[in-house]
Amino acid sequence: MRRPTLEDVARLAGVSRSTVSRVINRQPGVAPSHRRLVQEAIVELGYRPHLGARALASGRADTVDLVIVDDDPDALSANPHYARVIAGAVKALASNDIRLQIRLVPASGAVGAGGLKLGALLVNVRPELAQQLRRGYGWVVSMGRSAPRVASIEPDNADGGRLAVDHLYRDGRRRIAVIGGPESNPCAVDRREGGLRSIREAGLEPVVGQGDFTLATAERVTRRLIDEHPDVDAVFAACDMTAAGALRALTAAGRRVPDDVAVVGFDDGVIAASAGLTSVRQTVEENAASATRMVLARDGGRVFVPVSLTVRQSSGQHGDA
Amino acid sequence: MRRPTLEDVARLAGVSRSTVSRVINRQPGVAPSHRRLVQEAIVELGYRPHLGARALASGRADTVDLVIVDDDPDALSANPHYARVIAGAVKALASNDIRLQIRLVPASGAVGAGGLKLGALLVNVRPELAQQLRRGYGWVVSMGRSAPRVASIEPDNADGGRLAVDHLYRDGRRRIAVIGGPESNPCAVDRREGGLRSIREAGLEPVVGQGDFTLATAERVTRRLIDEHPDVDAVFAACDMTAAGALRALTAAGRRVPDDVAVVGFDDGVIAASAGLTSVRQTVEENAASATRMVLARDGGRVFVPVSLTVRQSSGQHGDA
DNA sequence: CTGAAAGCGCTTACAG
DNA sequence: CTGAAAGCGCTTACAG
Repeated sequence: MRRPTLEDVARLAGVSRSTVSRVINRQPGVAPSHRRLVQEAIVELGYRPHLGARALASGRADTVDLVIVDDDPDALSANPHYARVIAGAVKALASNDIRLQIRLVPASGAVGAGGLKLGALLVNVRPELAQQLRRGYGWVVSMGRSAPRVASIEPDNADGGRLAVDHLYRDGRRRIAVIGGPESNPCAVDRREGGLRSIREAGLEPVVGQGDFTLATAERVTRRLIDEHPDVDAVFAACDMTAAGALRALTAAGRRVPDDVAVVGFDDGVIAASAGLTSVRQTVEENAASATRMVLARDGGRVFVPVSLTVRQSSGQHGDA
Repeated sequence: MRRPTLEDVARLAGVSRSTVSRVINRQPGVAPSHRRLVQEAIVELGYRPHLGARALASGRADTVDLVIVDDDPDALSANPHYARVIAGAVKALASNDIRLQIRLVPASGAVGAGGLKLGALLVNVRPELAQQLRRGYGWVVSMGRSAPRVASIEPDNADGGRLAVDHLYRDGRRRIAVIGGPESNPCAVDRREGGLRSIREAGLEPVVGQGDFTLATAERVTRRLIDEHPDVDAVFAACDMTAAGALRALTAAGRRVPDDVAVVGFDDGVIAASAGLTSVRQTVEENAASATRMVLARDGGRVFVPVSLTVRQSSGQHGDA
């Protein structure tokens, strides 16, 4: 019942361990007859290489870290964005015999590599820490803008802001409120600025609120905004969770969505889908998969990914559901 | 710049590798003076053990698998339930130098252990496959009911159904619709049956719809239900996603929630929170953490976890937000 | 094209 | 309490 080893395969096939190793690793220079013998032995024994041993012997790492900086210990389940990153990374790694190690660390916490790593994916990591991790890991790719010399892949957040506002404008909205995210988050800032620029270019005066990506704050801010500016007829929120909070505040205040006020979020994740929320779509899963491949290939540079708009019931003509 | 090894520590501390190993693994029988020397050397070099090498040498595995059976390749991001399981497992493993390997496999796919594993957490795994994996992995714990001899941890789904219906009944609802989940999912069946029993015990006649945990189906089924039974004044859905679909169908049909129709979901995850949905709360993160610890401790048995009710705007007195 | 041998970074009886 | 030695399952020059 012992797990078969490469040695067992070699014995059964009647060749040396070196030869088996070459076949497994698809290296050239093995006689076809031997190659076949080895393959048959592998199947017969149900052999699967021991990844840890391989990593140890080759000196090559077998793990990519996913470093997520968040102070909420439940962030992994509370924030659907992280699940999308995990999904993309898992998909990119699935066929590669490479493992993903998820590390959720608080903003104040230290991050040690702890084991030989191929590199790391960074989410929500501030520039200084990103620089530091780049040294520690050898190679990192940041999801979203980061430090100058750190590779990154990021959605075109500013353009997303523009898409959202243009959509609202074409829908006839003329008093558009923008609820931003944390000031420390470059993505959030770009989204807000992109939206604000479009509003001003249309000759309108924006209403601005400061959010923090949480539902509770979004509700509170929205309540205040429509209180101070009862003529607001549209809200562009920096993320879906913020948009969901706005939605709740609006309906609680008796405003009909989208008749009285239209709402557009950002992410187009599971929250937008379930709430019928128009949202700027960013391809988080695909971006995470790309970032993972960049780590494996040790690709650098800064990749920009276009975004699009998914229109649902929270905006547009009434009843176009 | 080479990563320091145990050998480096031994040399710096002036002791043998054995002694260093004993200190690292907190084994007794090391002279305090030596222990201190080793600890200082560890700090000075910034030494961290190579987990793969340790696993190889000790014969002990360093990985727990999370096997999720789902045909949707995007399930990890589309279904918030999985994120909660991952969150709980990651949390339980964080301090243990043990890694989590996520394996998303289609219902038809094969699952090979592939490496030395401590065991596996099973999600959505049918009894036959669970039995088989139990052998392959040595130890598995299923999230949700499974085969007779497979350890499991499951929320009290039937009681959740009862809680939901009793809440609706106390709220004055007398025409309660139940939308179930996939017939193949024991959790979904238990929830539905728990709800139906309560409805019948109250002397009411239930309205029943068949869902499949997806938004689109929930919308379609709800549309049909209120069409055929216009007097429906409450919906109990087998999961939050289903409840979200019901919510959309109801408002699209001009019903006010909760004034005309109350809605209760199941899970109390991020969708319920963002949609203001009353929902039966199951502690998925905690359950997953417990299941993970059961794998590590090789605990068996079937653990039942109580559920509770989180009341939000989709039920109860109008305007109690 | 092939295999014997050394070695990756650890742990663990074993002898002292 | 301590260390020398064997070994975990692999890979990789190296010599043939």
